[in-house]
Amino acid sequence: MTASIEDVAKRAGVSIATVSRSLRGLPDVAPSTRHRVLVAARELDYVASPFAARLASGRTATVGVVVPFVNRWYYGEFLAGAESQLYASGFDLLLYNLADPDGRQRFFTMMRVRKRVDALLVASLVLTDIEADALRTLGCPIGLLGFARPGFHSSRIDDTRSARTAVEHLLAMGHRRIGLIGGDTEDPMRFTPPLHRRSGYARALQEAGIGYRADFEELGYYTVAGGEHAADVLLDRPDPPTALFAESDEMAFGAIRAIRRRGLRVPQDVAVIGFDDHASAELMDLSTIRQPIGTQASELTGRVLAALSDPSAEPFDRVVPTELVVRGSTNPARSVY
Amino acid sequence: MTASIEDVAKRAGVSIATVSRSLRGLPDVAPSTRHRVLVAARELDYVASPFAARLASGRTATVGVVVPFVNRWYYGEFLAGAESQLYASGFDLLLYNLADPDGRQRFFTMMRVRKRVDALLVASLVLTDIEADALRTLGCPIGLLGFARPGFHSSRIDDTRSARTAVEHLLAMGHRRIGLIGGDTEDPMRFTPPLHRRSGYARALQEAGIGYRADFEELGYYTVAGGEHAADVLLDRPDPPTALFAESDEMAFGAIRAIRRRGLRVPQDVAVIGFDDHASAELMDLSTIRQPIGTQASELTGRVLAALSDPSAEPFDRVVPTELVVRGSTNPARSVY
DNA sequence: ATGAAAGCGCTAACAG
DNA sequence: CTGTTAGCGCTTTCAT
Repeated sequence: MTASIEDVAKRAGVSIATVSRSLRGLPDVAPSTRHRVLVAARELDYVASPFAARLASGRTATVGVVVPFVNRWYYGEFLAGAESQLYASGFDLLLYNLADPDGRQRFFTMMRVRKRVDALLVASLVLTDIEADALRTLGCPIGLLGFARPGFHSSRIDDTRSARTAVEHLLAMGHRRIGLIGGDTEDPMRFTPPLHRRSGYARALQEAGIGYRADFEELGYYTVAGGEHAADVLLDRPDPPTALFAESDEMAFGAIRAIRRRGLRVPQDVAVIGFDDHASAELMDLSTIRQPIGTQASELTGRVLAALSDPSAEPFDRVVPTELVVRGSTNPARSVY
Repeated sequence: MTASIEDVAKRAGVSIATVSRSLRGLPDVAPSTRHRVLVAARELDYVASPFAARLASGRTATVGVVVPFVNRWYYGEFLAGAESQLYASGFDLLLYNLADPDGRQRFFTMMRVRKRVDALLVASLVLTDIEADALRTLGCPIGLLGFARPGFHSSRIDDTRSARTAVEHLLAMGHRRIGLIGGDTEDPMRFTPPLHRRSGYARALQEAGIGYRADFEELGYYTVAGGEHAADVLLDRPDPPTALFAESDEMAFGAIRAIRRRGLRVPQDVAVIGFDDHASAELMDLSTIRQPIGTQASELTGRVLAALSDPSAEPFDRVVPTELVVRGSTNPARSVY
C-alpha cells in the first residue's frame, strides 16, 4: 500500500505526532525537524489520508453545493465561482444536483449530506419550512444564493428593484403596453426569481400610472420554448403589447423567436428585454439585466468559510447590484446587425 | 453529539457488529434482529459516519469528476448525467473544475484526488503522457469522456466520421467552397474535438475531389466571439466560402452573427453547420451534429462503477452514434423563421 | 520542542 | 446467527 504517517515518522526519526504537526504547518516544531519531515514525506510521496484526518478531527474539509440544475447556464457559473474558491481553500466540493421535484424531495428527506460536510451552499431554492428545518439539523453554516432567510447566510440581487429597472427602460423607450413573460409562482421546484421579478414589473407600471392587465401576463416556465409560446399568446391578443419583459433571458430568446416568426421585427415592432445577461444574450442582441453571479458565488462562499472559523459570526445577507444592459432588442440604435 | 453505532447497539441490545451488518443489509442476520436494529437506528435518527466507514473499509464510496469548464453547456450535461447515476448508486461526487491551463496543471501536479476517490471520470482532455501517468498512479478505474486511451475506460463519439457527415451535408446542398472554423490544435487546454473534427472535414472534401485550401480554415477557439471573428476573416477572402462548418455550435452562433451583420442571409448567402446540438442550436435554427451526452455520461459512469466491483473487467471503449440535424441554417426549406 | 497514548466510529476477520 | 477484537490512519491532549 501507500505510505502512512508512520512510515514518514520512521524515516524522519520522529514521532507521528511531530509528522502531523510539521505537515500541517503547526507551530512548536523546530525548523530543522520540520525540514526533515518534509523531506521524508516527499521521498515517500506521502499524502495524508483525508478520511483518517476527518475521523480524528471531526472536520470534513468538505462543502456541499446544491443546485437545482447543473446543466443550466446560471448554475454552471455559480459552481465555477464556488469551486475555485473552495479548491483554493483546501475544501472538497460535494455536488448535489436536484434535477427535478423528485430529486429535490429525495435530497431533503434522505439528507445524504449529513456527516459529510462542514458547510452547505444552496442555490436559488425557495425553501419550505420543512426543508429549512432539515437543513438546520445539519448544524453547520449554510449559504443561500438568491434569497435570504433568517438563520442562513445569503448573497443575492434585488430582483424586485432590477425588474423594475428593466420595465422602466421599456417605459422610457415609449412603450405603454408591456407584457410579462414569467415563471410559475406555484412551480414545484419553487425558484426564487418569479416572485420578485413579477412584483417589480407591476410596481413599475403602477408608478407610471399604467393599470395592471392580467391579459398581458403569461407563463414562460423559464424555458426557451415556454417563452416562445407565451409570446405567441400575448401577441395574439386583440390589442397586443409593443414590448415584452421576460423574467429570464432564456424566455426572452424564445420570445424573440416567436416575434420573428411572425415576420415582425425586434425591436421596431415588439421590443424585448430579458433578465440575467445569459452568455447568449449578447449574441441574441438582447437587452437585459446583468447580475454578477461570480461575485455572489465568491462572497457567499467566502462568508460561509469564514463562519467555519468563527461560528459566532453574524449571519450576513449581501445584496449585490445589478446593471441594465441596453442592446438592440429594445433600442434599434444599439443593434449590432 | 449525534448518535454513534454504539448507541444503536445498546438500544437494540446487540453488538455493534450486528448493527453494522443489519444496516448495510448484509446476510446472516436474523430478520427479527435486523428489524430491532432498524427501529433503534430510526429512533435515534442514526446515520453512519461515512468517514469512519471509509477509513475502516478502505473504500471511499466517492467518484471524482473532472471537467475543463463547469460553466459550459456540454459539461453541465455531462455532470447531470454522471451525478444522477452516482447518487443513485450511493456514491458521492467530488467535483474538479480545471477552468484554465493553470488549474489543469495544479490538478495534475498536486493530485489532490489521491486517497479520496474509488474512481475518476475525466471529460474531454487530451492527456499528456505525464498526465496519464499521474492518473494511473491513482490505481483506480478511470473513465474518459470523448476520447480513448489504452488502460482507461472511455465513451465517445466518432468525431471524424461525424464531422465528415456534416461537411457531406454541405456538399449535398451544392456547396463547393466550404470554410472551416476550428479549434486550436495547439491550445494549452488540449481538447479532444479539434483534432478529429478537422480531419473529418478534410476527408470529406478530399473524397469530393475538392482540394484542401489553407485559406479556408480559421481558428474560432471554441467560443462565440472566436467564431464570429473567424467568419469575418473567411468572408473577407477575395473568393469567400459559400458555407461554413464550425467545429462547435458556439462558434457557429458567432459565425451566423458575423454573416447577418454583413447584411447577408443564412443560408441563402452563406450556409452554416455546427457541431454538438447545443441547447440554443434549435433557437438559432442551426443545423448541426447531435451527440447524446447523457448516453455517453451514463454508459461511462456505469462501466466505471462496474469495474469497481469487478476490477478484472476489460477496459471498454464505447463509441456512441451521432445524428445529423438539418435546420434552417443549411436548408432554407427547414427555416422556422 | 517532542513523544506517548487515547481515541474518532466504523469494518472485517475470527470465534463460537 | 451473533459477539469479540483488532485495526484503519490520523488528531489531540497531556506529559516531559
